[in-house]
Amino acid sequence: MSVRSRGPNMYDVAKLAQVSHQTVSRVVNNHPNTREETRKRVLDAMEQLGYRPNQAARALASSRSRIIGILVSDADFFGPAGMTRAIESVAQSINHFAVSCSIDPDSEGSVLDGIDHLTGLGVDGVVMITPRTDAVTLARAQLGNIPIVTVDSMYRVDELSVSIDNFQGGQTATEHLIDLGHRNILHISGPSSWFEATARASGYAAAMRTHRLTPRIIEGDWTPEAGYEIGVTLDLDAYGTTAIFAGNDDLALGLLHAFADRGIEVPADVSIIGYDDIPHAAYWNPPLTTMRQDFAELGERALTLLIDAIEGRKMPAPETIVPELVERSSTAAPSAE
Amino acid sequence: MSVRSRGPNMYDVAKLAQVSHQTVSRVVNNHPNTREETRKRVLDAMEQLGYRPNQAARALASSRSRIIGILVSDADFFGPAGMTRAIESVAQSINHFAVSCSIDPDSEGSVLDGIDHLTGLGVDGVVMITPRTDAVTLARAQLGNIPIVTVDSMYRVDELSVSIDNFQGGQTATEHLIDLGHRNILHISGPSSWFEATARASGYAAAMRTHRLTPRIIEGDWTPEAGYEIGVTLDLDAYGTTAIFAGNDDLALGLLHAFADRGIEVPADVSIIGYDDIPHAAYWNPPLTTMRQDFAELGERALTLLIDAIEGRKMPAPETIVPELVERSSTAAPSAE
DNA sequence: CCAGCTAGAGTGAGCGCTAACAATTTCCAA
DNA sequence: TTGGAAATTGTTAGCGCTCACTCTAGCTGG
Repeated sequence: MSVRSRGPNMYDVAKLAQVSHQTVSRVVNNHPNTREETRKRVLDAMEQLGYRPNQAARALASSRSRIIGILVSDADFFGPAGMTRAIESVAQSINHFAVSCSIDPDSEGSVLDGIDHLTGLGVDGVVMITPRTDAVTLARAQLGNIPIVTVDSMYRVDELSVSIDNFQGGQTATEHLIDLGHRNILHISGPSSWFEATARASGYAAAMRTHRLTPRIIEGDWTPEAGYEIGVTLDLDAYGTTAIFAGNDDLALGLLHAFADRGIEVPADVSIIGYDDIPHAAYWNPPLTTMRQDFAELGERALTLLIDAIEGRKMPAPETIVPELVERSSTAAPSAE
Repeated sequence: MSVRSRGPNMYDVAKLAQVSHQTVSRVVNNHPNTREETRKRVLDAMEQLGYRPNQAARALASSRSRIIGILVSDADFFGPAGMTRAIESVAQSINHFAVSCSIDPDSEGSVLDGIDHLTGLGVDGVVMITPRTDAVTLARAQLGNIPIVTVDSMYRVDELSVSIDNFQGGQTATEHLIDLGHRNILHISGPSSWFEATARASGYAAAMRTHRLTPRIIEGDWTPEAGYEIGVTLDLDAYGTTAIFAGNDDLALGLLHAFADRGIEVPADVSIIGYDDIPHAAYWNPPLTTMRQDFAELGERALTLLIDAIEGRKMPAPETIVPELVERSSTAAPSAE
């Protein structure tokens, strides 16, 4: 008989502490106006009984589940995965619960399923980690007045959005190369359907123009495959290219691989800088110079924003998060020709 | 005023369908003994009203939350991350919810916090993805009669465990090398505190002995750093080593890097096989031969087992999952000396 | 023709909590 | 003193659902 023995409830605690259940509720929820002595008595009783408030009852009575949903696409990628875990961890620390749900933003059905799943649970709010605006629009329509915070979009059409400043990141990466003395710098971007890709590319272009240099961009996708393909066929001499800014580390990896095949040396023949600082990047050959982003911070801000929205507060939108240059040996001054 | 307008409830549906709320409940839960016609009427009413059952009320009344917790350590690693997402996805497909929670199995406090978090939510069951037995023991003690399924442990101390056959995987990897003609094969294992590491090592040793070869093992940890350190100092000539079986792809990456530094060519001078088939492995230099594991299948089986346990069924423990060899160019026949 | 079934549907009592309000106590100024 | 505001605690009524019942009608067989 696995009768899940129901644990002690509020009334048990109340009886032991000689107060009403409501007082117990007040203590549990940190309401003001409880005498310190009573409070202590209740706390002791809770401890003694090993009382755990029942979330279901709480949710039912208050229509607040304390559960927030995370809709994440491309959960295999470094960025989304990192953000997801950051949010989960922050949620735990503020006594909320996170349920994450992978979606394919290209499939409307998949997005709807995910939203259905989350609303079925009764989430209080949703964090969306996806580059696709249409998925966000769809979600917003479906979710009614359940607040959404989007993450990592540069298009702040609404205040509820937290982003990493990919423009700035692209600029910093490019300037690093320029500072080293490079003039002919190529950018291999992610797919232009991604916010991040276009933002980084714009940052790159801006930095180039500031220094009166001509930006040149090849669009790839985020995969090492794409980097490899491009790297294999790329004619560095055509524009005297001495440095490449890859839209992410995976692209950079593909390039590295292709150049190794072709006997092109990095950084002697060409410098490469990536973006993301995925865990392996330090162990490639050569170790990759790249841009690091603080996902923990991102998660924290996203959740703060969301909770504020849920509770009806409206905080000023926090600033964007600026990525940081991690210098390794895949970039160097161009060799004198 | 963002008064979360409560949606329609069972009574609304009941009224519209001209039945009692209990009949609606029966339809929602697929209970038998409802006339087809009534059933349809209720379904229509639900559709018309856009009725969504309230999980909190359900959980409160039935003391079943339909939420399962995932306690996962080393969530940054490829394996655990893959399993976690597989479980989340399966949970969604069977109308359950998954809440994952990262823990540090070395810290008792962290494990307790995680368990606290999950029990606080009222999870019906827990999947633990961690190599540490003591963490599992701790969890089992804390969780009382909430069922736990452990994943990826070879120590099936209880029936509720699903595992990838790391022993078999180690054996297959080693045999691939032997088949290619290697005789002096070194194994660089993961930390011996991990089930997976020792299981793979045992598989390796068994394969070696079967072929009357002498196993030699160096213990590392799972990181590229460790692989690099070992690779830098390793004296291949000492035992005439022509092939290395790395405990995972990260170790293999470190080795690759170290050998590149030393001018040792792979696979010409030494063959290397990894384990995991992380997404990048195909794009390293050279592309890594490695062992792939089916996490989706693993997640599915783990959840099936857990649900059975929750519902008091006892199914026969499903077989282990056998990893599959992915052959790329980091392994080749030994060059004739 | 009626006892005895059974499929199908209904009734009422909670599950454990919060929210609104009511009641009581405390404390201080008039 | 004493009135009354402020602080503290208690009371009551659900939240939306499931569970354990009861009730009804139709159908069987003796």
